Amino acid sequence: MSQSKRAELIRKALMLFYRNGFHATGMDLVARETGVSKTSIYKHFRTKEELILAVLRLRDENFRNWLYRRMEELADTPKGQLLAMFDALGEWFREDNFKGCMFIKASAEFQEHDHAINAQAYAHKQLLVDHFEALARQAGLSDPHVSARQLLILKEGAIVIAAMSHTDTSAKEAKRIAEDLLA
Amino acid sequence: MSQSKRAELIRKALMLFYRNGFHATGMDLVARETGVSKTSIYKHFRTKEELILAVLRLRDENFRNWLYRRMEELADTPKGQLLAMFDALGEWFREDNFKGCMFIKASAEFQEHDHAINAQAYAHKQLLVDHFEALARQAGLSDPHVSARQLLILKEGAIVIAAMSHTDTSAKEAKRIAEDLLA
DNA sequence: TCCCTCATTAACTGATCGGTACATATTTAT
DNA sequence: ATAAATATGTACCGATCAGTTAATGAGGGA
Repeated sequence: MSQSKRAELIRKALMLFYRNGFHATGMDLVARETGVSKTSIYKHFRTKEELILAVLRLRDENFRNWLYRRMEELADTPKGQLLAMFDALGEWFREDNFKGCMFIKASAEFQEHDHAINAQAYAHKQLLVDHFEALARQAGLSDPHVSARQLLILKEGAIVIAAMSHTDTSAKEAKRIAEDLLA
Repeated sequence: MSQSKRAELIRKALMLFYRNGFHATGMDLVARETGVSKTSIYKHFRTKEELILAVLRLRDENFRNWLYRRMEELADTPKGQLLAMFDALGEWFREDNFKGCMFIKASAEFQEHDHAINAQAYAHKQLLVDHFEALARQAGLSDPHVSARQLLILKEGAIVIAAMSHTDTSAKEAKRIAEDLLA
């Protein structure tokens, strides 16, 4: 299987898992929708879990690239970028295929304490916190680490409410809190 | 089936679904663990979805009762109670069997736009917001509705992070934000 | 005692689960 | 050109999925 074929398999599997959930998406469906037979899939991923982990790696890359870039496009100061994150989230919430945070959902479906999928989901959040913390430090905030973790709480809360309510208002509400936090 | 038998069935099913997830928990396992045969279960619940909805009703009742009572025990002013919510959440996070918010997980597994389970999960959050809003109004806040929704965002964010990180620090971090909000 | 009713159950349905054995292309090396 | 190696698809594995069928059980009224 070529590198591009493999990448497309992961990309299509991502859409299926994101839309339908992990347990609810069978490997037969993955094979049918990707046009790659199950045997071939299992040649490159020993288990469904390994495929999910590969999907989460792609999602982490795509999502953080998109978010960081959008934050930079919307503002040119560190503090402005942290606030602009909530505008970017609002754009995401308004997308037709918005279905919440893939990592929250992965963690919810595989929450055994030491599960690799749970660990990888949390690793994604830690990378986000690291980015926020760097920006908070550049912005001259007194406690960049705490501020970063607080921004993460606001972000996750806004996403959860947006996914359940099918509205984007939580983005603005969270932004107002962040404005106080960073003032 | 007696009323108490039915209540115990729902109670045991709740634990199974909370621990293992909804799709991952089969009806055979529910029958085995509750000691009630599948046929009897399906006599009282036409589908698995109906059982899940009954479970969520029980969870809504239990969780809100517990949270509201704990908030009242920990503080005697409206504002104090809203802040005490985060102390109560911290207690919850430290429980051995803490596995995140059942409604977030239900919504994540059944997120089709108009799904009854999703709707019921969101209804639970709306009941929480209503309670927060009443307290915010009693506390004399200028915009009780927005404050209530912001507190919900903090609560959900703290829960998601606690579930993924297996720590309780998000409770304190969220509380510090709430203290600014309600100041 | 007999019959009726209703709750309960074991055993089963076809479909799907994650994963595999094996036979058949297709590619690569010589 | 040919043989070895790799990639792929079909057809299947036992287990489990949500849900049902047909038989059994106990309890109550006459």
